[in-house]
Amino acid sequence: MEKKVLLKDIAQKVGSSIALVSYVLNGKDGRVGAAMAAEIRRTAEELGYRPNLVAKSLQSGRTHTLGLIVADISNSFFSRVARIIEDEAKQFGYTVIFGSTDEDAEKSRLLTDAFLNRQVDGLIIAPAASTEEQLQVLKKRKFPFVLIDRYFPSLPVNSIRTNNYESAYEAAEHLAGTGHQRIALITYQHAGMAHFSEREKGYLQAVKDCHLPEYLAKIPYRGMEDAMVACMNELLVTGSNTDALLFATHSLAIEGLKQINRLGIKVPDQLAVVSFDENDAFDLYGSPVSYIRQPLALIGKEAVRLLVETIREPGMKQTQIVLENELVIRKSSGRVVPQK
Amino acid sequence: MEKKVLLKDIAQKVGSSIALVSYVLNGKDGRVGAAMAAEIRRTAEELGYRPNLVAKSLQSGRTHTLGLIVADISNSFFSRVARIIEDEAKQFGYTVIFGSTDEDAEKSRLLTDAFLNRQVDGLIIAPAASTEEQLQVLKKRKFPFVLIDRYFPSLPVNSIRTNNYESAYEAAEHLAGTGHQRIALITYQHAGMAHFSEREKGYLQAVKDCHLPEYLAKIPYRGMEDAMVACMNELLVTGSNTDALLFATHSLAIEGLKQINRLGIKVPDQLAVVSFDENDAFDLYGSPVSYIRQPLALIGKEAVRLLVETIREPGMKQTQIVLENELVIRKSSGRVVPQK
DNA sequence: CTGAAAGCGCTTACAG
DNA sequence: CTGAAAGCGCTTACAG
Repeated sequence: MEKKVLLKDIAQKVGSSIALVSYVLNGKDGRVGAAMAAEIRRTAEELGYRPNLVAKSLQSGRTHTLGLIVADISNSFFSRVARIIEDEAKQFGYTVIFGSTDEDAEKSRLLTDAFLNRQVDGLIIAPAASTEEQLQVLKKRKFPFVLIDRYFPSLPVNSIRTNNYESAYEAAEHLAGTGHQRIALITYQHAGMAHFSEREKGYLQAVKDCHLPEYLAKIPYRGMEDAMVACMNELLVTGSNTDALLFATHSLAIEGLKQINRLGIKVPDQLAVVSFDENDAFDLYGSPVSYIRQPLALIGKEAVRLLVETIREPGMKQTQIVLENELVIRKSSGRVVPQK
Repeated sequence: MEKKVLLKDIAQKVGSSIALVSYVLNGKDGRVGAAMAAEIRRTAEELGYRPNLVAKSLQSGRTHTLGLIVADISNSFFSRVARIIEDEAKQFGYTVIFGSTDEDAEKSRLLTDAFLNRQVDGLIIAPAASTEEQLQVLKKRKFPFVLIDRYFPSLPVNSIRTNNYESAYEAAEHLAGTGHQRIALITYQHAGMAHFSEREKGYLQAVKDCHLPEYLAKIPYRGMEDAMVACMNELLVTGSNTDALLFATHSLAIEGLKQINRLGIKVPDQLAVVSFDENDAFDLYGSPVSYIRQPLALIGKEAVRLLVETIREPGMKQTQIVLENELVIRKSSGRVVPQK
């Protein structure tokens, strides 16, 4: 590495004090003649001066860095949101560091600690199960953070979520409306994660209102693929004989569709399918998959906006924002398909 | 925010110096009695001490942060690599900050500058076109970095790449071997980006060796969707009447397959398809898509390993690592399908 | 064995 | 209008 250029070097070269150079380079002129200011700027440019943001941060107590904690950055839902967050953060002068929890509370704790030690100015978190107390600690310390995707009903904090209950209800009702009698919900063993339990409740209420039986399959996060094999087998071949599946999230749907293909079951003729989240695979599937579109761009933008507000105004009261999903109906939900 | 706990607070409470507390908390005992050491540790724990990594960084000149610069973090290729890099970096005690260039050289420059100002210890870069001089500057300053995915033949620097030429050759040859006569390559207008030009050369040599005509379609990165409509129309309907397509990257393939579906063309009966990169959409497509699998895990791991080595040993000579891709043959490449 | 002091690269209130 | 000095929270060579 080449030797770094410091304020000192500029000051020496132009024959002024370090303080003056700092003022000029930070645009706080008025303290100095225009000629000197120009000379300082020119010299900084010439030497290729690079402000050391670490030193600035130590001084100011601000790092202009946001921490993003998600289940898995390689999951398309999170990587898309991450991209929005990156762009929006940049607008406000922030850089983003990220980490994946794999839905593990201990990893979440370690990540949060690491990010706090690094003095991030705030956190955007898609909290894993059993991390409520970690969030409680952050809240008590008045550390700025915003939840996305997931949330805890008992913990009123800044959060951006979507109308999961209504969307699941609407999707299940739609499947009933297209003539299906045995509609199953495939979800994760969610240990009370609110976004999933809301989807579950919405589904349950819908089938109840339609006077249809419930079929609820809960798949573990770890070992999901194997569990899905057994699940599809039971729902479609050996047991329940369901005629429609609602997937609570795209990763389950993708794995489920692979099994459906393997079993040679035709969508939508033998089986209707609807899933939460959008995905390229849904578009390219033989019968394009009907899905519940979450407003990713809005989620990311609102999360950053709310976080930055909270950083600037620490006393601010907590805000919960609920965004609307949209049911996009395509071929996979079967009969009665509207023109689209 | 609660008031922060400092070394000073611990020193005061146990009645020692700040220096001593620092030594103990950094495991440099031997300077102090076991009793005092234990007392210091206990007090740190009790007060919830959090080392300020910004102060440590200013002191040490190391931030233990790596910058990851890619075209777009929401692109599944990059988000998957990002996940590997995250995990591998954590093994070495590093955190990752990321940024997307959108294949724009100016954005790339701004990102690089921002990351350097933040004093990242090193960079992992999938360089955009026309960023060769930026890399040249980094190299001259002896700043540690590693290229992934893309590279510049004229710029010998640390890089992890794959055998693009051979893979493209193999894929085109495979399409010829399954009886196709009019094989097109769909690639981006790559402005000389080596990974794409190698794929192009491999394809060209293969069709030449097989005595088949060339069909080369180059799509712009911006406005790709519209260009793809025109491209598929020309290749499949109005003009060339090609019977096999090789896509140079997954984003092109996904968009191309959407158009193929729209045109009602049957894969593989009317058209064979092979693409670079793996993707859920390829698995769920009516005829699972043959693809060239790049070793993502190895790419990420080797990139971090090489970068960390370079950080530790700045004088080290540049290393170029070439990894092997694998052609995964499935239904979309047509006839003569091996059992799999 | 332990503490006082200098220093990492900046910013900014304070004197002149 | 300008500079010397203190300080951000740590680490570590130096004295005792």
